[in-house]
Amino acid sequence: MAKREFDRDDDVGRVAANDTGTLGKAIAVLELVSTAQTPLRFTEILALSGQPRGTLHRHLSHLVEEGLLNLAPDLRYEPGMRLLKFASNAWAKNQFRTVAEPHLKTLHERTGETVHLGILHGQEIIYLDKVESRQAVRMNSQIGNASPVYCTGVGKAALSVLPQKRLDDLMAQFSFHSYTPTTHRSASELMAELLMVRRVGYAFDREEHESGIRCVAAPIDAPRHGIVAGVSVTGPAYRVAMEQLEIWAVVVKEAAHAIERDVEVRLGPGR
Amino acid sequence: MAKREFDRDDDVGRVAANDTGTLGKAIAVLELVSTAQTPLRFTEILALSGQPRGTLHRHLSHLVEEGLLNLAPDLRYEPGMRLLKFASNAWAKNQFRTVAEPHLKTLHERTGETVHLGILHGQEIIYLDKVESRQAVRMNSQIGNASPVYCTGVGKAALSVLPQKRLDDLMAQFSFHSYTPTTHRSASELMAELLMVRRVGYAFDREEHESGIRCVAAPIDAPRHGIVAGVSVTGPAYRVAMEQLEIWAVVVKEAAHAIERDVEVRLGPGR
DNA sequence: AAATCATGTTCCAATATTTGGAATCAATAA
DNA sequence: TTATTGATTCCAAATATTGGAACATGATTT
Repeated sequence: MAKREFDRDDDVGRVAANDTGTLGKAIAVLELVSTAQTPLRFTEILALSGQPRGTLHRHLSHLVEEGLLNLAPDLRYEPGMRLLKFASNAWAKNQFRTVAEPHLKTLHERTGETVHLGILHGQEIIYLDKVESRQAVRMNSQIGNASPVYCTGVGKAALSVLPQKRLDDLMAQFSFHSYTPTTHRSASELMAELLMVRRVGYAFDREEHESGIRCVAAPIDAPRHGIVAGVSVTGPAYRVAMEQLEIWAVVVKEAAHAIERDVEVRLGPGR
Repeated sequence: MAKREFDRDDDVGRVAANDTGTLGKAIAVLELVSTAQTPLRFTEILALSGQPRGTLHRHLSHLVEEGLLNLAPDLRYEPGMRLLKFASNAWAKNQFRTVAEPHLKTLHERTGETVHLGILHGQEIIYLDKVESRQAVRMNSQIGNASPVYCTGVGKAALSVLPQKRLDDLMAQFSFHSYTPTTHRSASELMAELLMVRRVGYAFDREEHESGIRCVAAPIDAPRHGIVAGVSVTGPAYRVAMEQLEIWAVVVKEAAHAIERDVEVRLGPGR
């Protein structure tokens, strides 16, 4: 009926219109290649990206020349070494991580289980650091790893301290993929838990992201530094009962608060 | 005298003419910011980059929007979390690293000291993995770290297997910064050692990069996969005598050869 | 040996983006 | 209120990107 006279893209329903020009397009290609399970040939990337041949070829060439991608002798494109170099810098110099580090160690000593520090980035949690006793599993497996917010302890803890407006905007974008039988399946279900998390100040992950893995997490909120994050203690379900997590919740919250305080002290008053 | 009629940029004396267009310029800004010791303000970056205000501002905005940089509330730019995410992928999926991993563990068991896997990238060695017993130092300190080739064990080992032509091209670019009293100071000095390394098949680092740190390394050459790399065993000078390194040279070489073989077997014949 | 096919690379005029100096805005100090 | 410093926005001119088509290469088939 309404003739839609105002057809220019409004805020409503706008599908992530990339406004980052050439850079954005190149990074999209980089993302595509570096997310792939194995190195990709040109034609494969062509099919996946939907870009025209010429354009795609130039983007790939530029990325290779910059060291962000590597072109192996068998003509397959794979992530470049320079990505590691960038990340190494980012990690080593991250001030928030530096400040949090001793508190993570303390928390690990108190609980004996693996401790994670994760930061909210878009609709994901990116793990900035971890401390674990035995390096049974691969050392750095978690660092830099991105997980959904809605099914991780750190994620839910972080969400719980967001202003309602920002929370609503975020939740509207979630897809609620069911990783396990206990993964939340809807915004209302998640919101119900977040209300609880806000009250008690900590969040559980009841095997919601990975079967057999439980955790308890507390939020770290440093709005003056633009940081929304969380600490957690994680363990295998067979060894760590929910009752144990309830007990640890106290020390996890203490760690989170200590980090919040230290951020204020060591990183200055912020804005 | 000669009127330089052919003035277009020849191969000679060409100063790294970036041919990667907009991407290259943006990444240069990213590099600048992510290499800085602390987060930088707009004006500081302006001075360091030498770019015009408008241009720089747009580059920074795009990088921020892409998550490659973060703009803190105090208007300082710092490395963005997405860099970690990219690297996490690059690291986890790197096939060469996956293949080498078990051999690194074996080598660690045999020597009891820290083992590194580094890959040649431009004129640097980028550390892809490490295995160490006690996580006394920061866990991931080394991974992704870039060090000069001419003063590291892995670096010299890698150089020793390069075709002379490529080696000459590379060496012409070295700056030979003297990190310690034993750092090589010239191409001829380095070349003399490389001749020796070629003969014996392993290289030492006699506290050339960092005082008090020694290592012995062996080259990994997989030309069909475009990989030039090295493994090393590193230890503190007070605990590890040069004689000990001489002894370990044998097992380090064995590890390197085992990795070379496994690359052929597990990664296929290559090109 | 010639033809066919699959894949990767290069070309270049039309088009969209970047460029960068100058104007504007914002916050703080004098 | 008026400087001052720093960040942001503007927009016509300069430049890089775009993408369809032609070309190159190498393997496979006829």
